[in-house]
Amino acid sequence: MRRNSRLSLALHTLGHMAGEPERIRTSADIADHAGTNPVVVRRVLGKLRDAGLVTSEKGHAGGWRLARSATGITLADVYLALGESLIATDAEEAEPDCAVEHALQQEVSMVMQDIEQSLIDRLARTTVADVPGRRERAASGAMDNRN
Amino acid sequence: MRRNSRLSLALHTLGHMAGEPERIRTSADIADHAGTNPVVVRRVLGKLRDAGLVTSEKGHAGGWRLARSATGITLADVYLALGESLIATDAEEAEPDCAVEHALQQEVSMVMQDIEQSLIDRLARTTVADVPGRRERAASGAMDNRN
DNA sequence: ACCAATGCAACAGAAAAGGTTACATTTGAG
DNA sequence: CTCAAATGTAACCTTTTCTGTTGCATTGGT
Repeated sequence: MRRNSRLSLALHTLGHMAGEPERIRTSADIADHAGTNPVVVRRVLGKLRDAGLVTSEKGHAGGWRLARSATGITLADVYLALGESLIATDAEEAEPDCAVEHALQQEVSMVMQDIEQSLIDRLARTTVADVPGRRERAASGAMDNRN
Repeated sequence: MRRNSRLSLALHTLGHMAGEPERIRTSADIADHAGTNPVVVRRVLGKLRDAGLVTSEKGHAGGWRLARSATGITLADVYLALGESLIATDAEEAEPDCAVEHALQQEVSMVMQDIEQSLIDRLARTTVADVPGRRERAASGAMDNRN
């Protein structure tokens, strides 16, 4: 697959599911459509399940489906479920000698976390139901972002 | 270094430069403060130079400095200069058999590009001058010089 | 009982990124 | 003029990260 494949795969799959919420899909089916491997699908969807976005059923007629309405799942839910952290840096590693240096690192860190939070806020304004063709925005007056 | 190191390194360095705009810094100095390698610094700052954010001078007393006021450099400038693409996917690779599948891929792609654009818009609201302690926003009026 | 699904661990392979070395080029300083 | 100090780049190694894959235990409907 390509860059940002986890998020892409998740959105792709959830988009499919939003189209036919009743249908139970196996990881093999999904992998087929997404052009990847069933285990990869289970890995990604497993995180979504842990976050309560989808449910999985073992056994013979098992498979995956949405845990709730597509309009109730925002892209922020997906992003956070996958544990993505595109902007924010991890905790410090090397303690800088200089105090000024340390302060600057803190500043950079804070700015990046600030940006990441803005990203999450933006993601929260689009739901899975908005992905497959229908172009309504999520809830409340969260219209238009691009100032 | 750690995750998102290029953006982190760029912000760190520009933050330093914003503090003492007159001072010319060598890649060795910068690498020292950032805990990395001079060549890595030159790689990253080279992209910023190509984008016109910093200038570099060869030769004996050479080094790097801001190309314009720190208030005139937004994080979006930095992000784009580095060629980062955190959200958006690359162009398609495998043409899906099904037309519905193709349409969905397009949809997912469009949504992700939409998100990325929102991210860039957000980044454009913070300048390098906001990084090292001063917490003003870029605000409309802050656009001074572009020499 | 059987078969088809998830769950999970382990490993291989590719790809991306940082780090490092080497060297050509440029340029100010003595 | 010569030398030292800096950038500019290419090449390579190593580490890390991620996907893909195999294998197997477990679960649960038919």
